[in-house]
Amino acid sequence: RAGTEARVSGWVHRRRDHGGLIFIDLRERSGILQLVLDPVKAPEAHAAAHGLRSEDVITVNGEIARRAPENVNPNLPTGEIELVVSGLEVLADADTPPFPVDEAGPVDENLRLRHRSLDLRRAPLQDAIALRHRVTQTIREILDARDFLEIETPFLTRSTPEGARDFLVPARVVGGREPGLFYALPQSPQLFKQLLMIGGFERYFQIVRCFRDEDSRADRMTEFTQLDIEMAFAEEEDVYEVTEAVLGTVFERAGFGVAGPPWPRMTHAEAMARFGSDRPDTRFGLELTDLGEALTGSGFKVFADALAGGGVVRAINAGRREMPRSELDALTELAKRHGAKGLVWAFVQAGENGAQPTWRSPIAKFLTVEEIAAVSKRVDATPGDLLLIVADQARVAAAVLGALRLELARRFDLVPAGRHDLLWIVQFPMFAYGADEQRWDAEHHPFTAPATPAGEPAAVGDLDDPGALLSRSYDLVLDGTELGGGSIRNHRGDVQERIFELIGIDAQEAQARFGFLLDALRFGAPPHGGIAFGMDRLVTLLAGRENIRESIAFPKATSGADPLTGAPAPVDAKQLRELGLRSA
RNA sequence: GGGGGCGUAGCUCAGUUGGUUAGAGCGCCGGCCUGUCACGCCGGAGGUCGCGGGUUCGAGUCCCGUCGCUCCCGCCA
Repeated sequence: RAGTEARVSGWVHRRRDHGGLIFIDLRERSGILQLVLDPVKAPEAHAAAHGLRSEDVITVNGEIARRAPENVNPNLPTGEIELVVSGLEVLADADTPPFPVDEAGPVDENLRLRHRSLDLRRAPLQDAIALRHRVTQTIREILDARDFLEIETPFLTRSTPEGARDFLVPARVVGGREPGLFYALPQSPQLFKQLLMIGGFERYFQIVRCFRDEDSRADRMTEFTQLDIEMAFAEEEDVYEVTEAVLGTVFERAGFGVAGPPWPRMTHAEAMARFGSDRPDTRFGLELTDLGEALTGSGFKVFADALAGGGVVRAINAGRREMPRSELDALTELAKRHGAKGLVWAFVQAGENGAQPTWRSPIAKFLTVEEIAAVSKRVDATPGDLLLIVADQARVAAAVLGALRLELARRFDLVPAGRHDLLWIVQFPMFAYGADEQRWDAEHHPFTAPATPAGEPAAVGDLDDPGALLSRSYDLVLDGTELGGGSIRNHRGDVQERIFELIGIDAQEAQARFGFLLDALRFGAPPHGGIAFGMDRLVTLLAGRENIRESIAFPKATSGADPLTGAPAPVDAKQLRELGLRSA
């Protein structure tokens, strides 16, 4: 449009006042345009521009001019043109911003939340929010083309079986009901989408807010958005196929460098054994090795006791690492934080004259030459390698070594730049025997369908051996982060009753909490299954950000800085009275 | 509930072994400047070193307490 007249409006991003010429970088959502004000050509506009400050809102008209070749700015998408201003109107003055809007540097989050409208103007959030929109549009497009219906479900509802604490909303005294009744905000639309399947909608999705009253982290919030999908007459392969179609397109359009579908699959057992995690980061090695075989009958008490007690001894070969004692101590601390009683380290040394390798390690003197040789062989050790060994219950050893593995990757920068790995984790255990409560508990939610070790749908009789059962559930893992997960649901009432019994929900409680679903299962429930994804986490990853709050327009503050977007506030006495409550 | 880190100018941070009047960059205010684009040059303002107590001749610095922020464990997929 060079050579044409235009009118543009926006915020003053930067002003470069030469006394004569004044340059303004005008910013609005689509980008930045340079305005030129000439004191001779447009004296009034020039005078007004002299008084402009950052974030003032203006509208200008003038001619779009092609810049002379020596004035082109190759770093700006609009760098070949500028607007020669003939008229300028100030629409709003701005106070000096409390933090820079025109650059992306770090600023205290509470300050940003307090002045959220300013923070939203900054490029990183503008980009992330726009990206988020494009992701949701892509999801809707792909699912619509596959005949899915987007259906809303209630927020003021009853407790859903996801295992986190519910957010509670006191119900006002109405219709003669006694005070002290509460709604729970949904932790997921799980039960409702199952009802939709039984209700004949067959293919449903929703981009839906969920609520879990647990402490937030960098990658999780109390209030978050899920992409929730459910399909009737579906088995695992159907869910994988739809997921790969939707997310494959999302990744492709976002220019995210991950291989297209189909994505590889790994069993839960393999993930735990090799990576010590059910959401393994497979972008680097340092895999776990089981040492049980090499240490059978060991005279070292720590190892012997662990193995005798049904536990394991596992190791990571961290490769050739120089590591001072202080850093080894730090790793030991990390191990203890994850539940280990201690961490064994050993530096492998070449044996003299081709003899067996030896270890420089506090425990070397407790092991036989044969044991050291056997362990070294199992972890494929060469001289200079650092071995990290944990002896504990399998669950703890996995957690500890899994965490150590990630720490070593951080410390030694082991993740190849730009690499992304996406994989399915499948065949989770159906039940785990509780560590604190001595009973079986569902690993996924209790409406997940169990499968026999052979992979067949489990019948009632199979639940007599809960520890052997697999669940028909699956997670999608990207770079060590769980993007989402789901399951094929159990649709048999008799199996469901047995599951409740196993996990300590008696018939009365089951009826009270999930009666409407149990009833529905009696009236012709189709096999069905689905999956849910954390949208916030997905967008955060696509945007290349670390913290989930960097991709949300109005994140929950982690503290009380901002009454609008974050902290809870007291209600007044009248409201409390109507709720039948008193202030604590 | 527990552990680590942090708190110094509007913002981001430095501040050595406890030692004179607490610094830098950016921003802000004033002046100069007709091709800049992180404009440049000159000048200036701006501080309860989170708060309280203690040790000391002397505390931003050391100790105790407290408040706030943040990351992590627990918890939660």
